[in-house]
Amino acid sequence: MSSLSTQPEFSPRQNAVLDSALRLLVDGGERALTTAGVARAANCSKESLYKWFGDRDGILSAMIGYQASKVRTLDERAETLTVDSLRAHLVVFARDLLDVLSGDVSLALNRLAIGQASRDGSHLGQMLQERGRRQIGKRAGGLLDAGRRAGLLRFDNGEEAYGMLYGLVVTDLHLRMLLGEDMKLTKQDFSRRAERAVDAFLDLCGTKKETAKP
Amino acid sequence: MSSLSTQPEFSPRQNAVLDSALRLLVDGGERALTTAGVARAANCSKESLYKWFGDRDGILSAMIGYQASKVRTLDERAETLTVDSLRAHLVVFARDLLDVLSGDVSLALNRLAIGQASRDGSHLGQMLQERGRRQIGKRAGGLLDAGRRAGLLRFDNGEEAYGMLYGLVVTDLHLRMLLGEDMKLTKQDFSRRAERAVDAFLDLCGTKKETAKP
DNA sequence: CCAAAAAAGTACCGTACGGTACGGTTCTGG
DNA sequence: CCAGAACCGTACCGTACGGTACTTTTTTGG
Repeated sequence: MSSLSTQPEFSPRQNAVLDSALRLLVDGGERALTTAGVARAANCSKESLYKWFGDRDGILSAMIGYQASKVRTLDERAETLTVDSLRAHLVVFARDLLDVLSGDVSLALNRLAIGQASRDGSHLGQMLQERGRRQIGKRAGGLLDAGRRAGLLRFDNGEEAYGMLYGLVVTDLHLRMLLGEDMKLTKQDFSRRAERAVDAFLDLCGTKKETAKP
Repeated sequence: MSSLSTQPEFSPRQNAVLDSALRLLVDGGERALTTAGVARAANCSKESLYKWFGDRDGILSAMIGYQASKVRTLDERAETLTVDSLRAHLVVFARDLLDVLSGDVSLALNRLAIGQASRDGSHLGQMLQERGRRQIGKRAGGLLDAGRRAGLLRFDNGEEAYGMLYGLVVTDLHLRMLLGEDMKLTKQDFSRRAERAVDAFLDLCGTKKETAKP
């Protein structure tokens, strides 16, 4: 496929079209994402769509690739970690994770990929997985490894440790959001949730007790 | 709506039709779930479908309700809990949870509801949530409360404790399965995963150390 | 055994959508 | 300034699907 690192991706005009398509998907669901609709919303012709992206599935793939290219996860700066700064970094990560997962575009794209998961090859799910989770998982992995190297964390398997952190932070929130549950109230609670989850994670994998929490 | 407790639900014939529809959905995705297809698979007429279920959405709702009515979660028997028996019960629960979430029908229905989540009211997600999570969450809640009453568990909020257990057990497995990731290898690991998750949960919320684990 | 109700089978209708074709318009490069 | 390419707008085609109508068969109940 076309998953090599450095890639021209798409032209600015095509990116603008993909933006329109994402907008359309976010506030209309997959049913609103018709080729005619995308063409109308982006002021381009259907013929151009098919020339650029091949077919409808090509448009969907391009949307996922484009969105992933926009959300670049910053590399955590290597730093002398203390118990408290590690906790702070983990809390920020957890908070960011919740913000990303609850974002309009993320939810819409996940719904789209899940809806297509039953069809044939449908690499959309795999794409979302590779481009999304791998990326943010790498950020977490770096943080966890740094913590372990600093003697602040203790775990055998990095993947498993990341799984614990992820589970404690997200629980079933992602699924409930994907199912359409109203999350206005829960979103106000993301910071507290992130802190509690990180505290629990440190209880499990931390080597030292962090400073007293209220 | 029609969510009162004691309800005749549907006739045996209609349940058979819903079975066919579920089968169709499982191995064809939503696109295979056409009214004509359901009628053909169930040897009934489209007219009967519309008389019984109103419209296509009515069929979808009925499918969820029917499936939920089949998966009755057994009430955990009240018993004198020891540290080890509590752990054993929790492991069984965790294992059951993984089995349910990874089931063909569960995945297909969740994909269906998620796909419809963007459309208008679309109570499908809410239905799945009410009928599914509430049910299994109640079983876990009973178990956790019993553990607390026996002085074996310590937590402030039952919902939060259940969230921890759920997160540790499931992590992002559910999403990955919904996205279509191949889970053949992971499924063989469910038992070990359940045990590790329960051990972590007991580290967090348990009051006593369970007997040594290998 | 028979009439009435229910359901099966089929044919039909309107619409929506993916994909293509084509004439007119704008952009580009020499 | 001009030729050619890229692109827009629109019209068109085939198909698939949700929903309805109608005829024939099966079931039901007295």
